[in-house]
Amino acid sequence: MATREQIVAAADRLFYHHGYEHTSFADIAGAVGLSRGNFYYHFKSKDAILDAVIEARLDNTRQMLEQWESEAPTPAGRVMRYVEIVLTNRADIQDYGCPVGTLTTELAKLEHAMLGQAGRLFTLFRGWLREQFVLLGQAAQADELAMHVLAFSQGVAVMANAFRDEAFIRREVDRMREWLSTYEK
Amino acid sequence: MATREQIVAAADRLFYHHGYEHTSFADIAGAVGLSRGNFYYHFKSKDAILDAVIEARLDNTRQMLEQWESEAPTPAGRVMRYVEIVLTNRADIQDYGCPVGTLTTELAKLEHAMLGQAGRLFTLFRGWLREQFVLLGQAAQADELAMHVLAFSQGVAVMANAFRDEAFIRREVDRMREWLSTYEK
DNA sequence: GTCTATATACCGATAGAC
DNA sequence: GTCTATCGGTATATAGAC
Repeated sequence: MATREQIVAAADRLFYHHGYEHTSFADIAGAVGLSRGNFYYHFKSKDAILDAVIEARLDNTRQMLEQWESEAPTPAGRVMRYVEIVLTNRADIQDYGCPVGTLTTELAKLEHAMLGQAGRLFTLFRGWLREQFVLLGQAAQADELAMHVLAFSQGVAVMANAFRDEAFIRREVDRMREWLSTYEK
Repeated sequence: MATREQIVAAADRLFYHHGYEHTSFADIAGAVGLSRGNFYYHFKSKDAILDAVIEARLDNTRQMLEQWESEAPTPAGRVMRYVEIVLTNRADIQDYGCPVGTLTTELAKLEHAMLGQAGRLFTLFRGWLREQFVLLGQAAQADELAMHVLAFSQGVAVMANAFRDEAFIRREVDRMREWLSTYEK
């Protein structure tokens, strides 16, 4: 793998696990096995790395959504794929929360210029979920339902991180499955 | 107001607005009008200030819960008081998220020793909500319902912070009001 | 493309005068 | 109880050898 890609992958993981501000160039360099100095050949600032990390996450998310569309035949099944992320990624979420939600929360507090870029991650999921609800015949309220599903995932992620309670996550997913079944064709 | 209390009040606000790690001693000292050096007469470390901030938040929360109990006659009305925080504190939540959720999220990523202390804030709300559901005759699942209400507030807070959409908040509060009415005696 | 060495600034924390 | 001065550490970022 190219050095630049290794840097982005390491920064992605460290930003998620320890936060953007708390992660230093030395941390990323150490994870990749590079010296600090050589860093600026690949990225001219810490903001530039964050930008690359967000773009990489957008690409990975687009791929994941495409995969869900090919794997889950019905719109309701696709929405459930999203809902079940909190179980699929349970271990990471309990330790570090939602990668999208926690990044957005942190950048908002830092009044960081890249906050808008990070918001595109939420918007990507929002638009995809909205499409699924349109396909479910809920065009009039598709965006509102998409926002509700997003809020669900964020609420569960924050609580799972705070209390590390797997049974809670399973109950909330079951609750969402039941709620979603009322919209199923 | 005593200098110590001024420090705690300033640190409380700055930790909420800009995060714990991003807030420096110089920031707090500047807000209070003190020199950095004099700081250590009142608090021997930054952790000690965080501890005092958490204790102050616990005290304020207990007072708020007592007030809700005196103002709202029914358990369902009290739970709705909690649910409606996202509207009552809408402006702050859109700018900075939930003070409890965002602090817990940040301390988890920092692997900070005070994470357990911050968790007491969530536990305080959780126990109080559980009591209300017991009074509603839902003793068997009171804790699960309490956790659901907490997850609601955290989900709405993260989304409100990310999208700054007041209509979304109002819709979600209405949704919770309807859900809660099914448990009302 | 990778390295060492370094510049500059800020961090939490301390010492000591008043 | 408040101040100034300062320590040691680390941060982002740069310069220049190889």
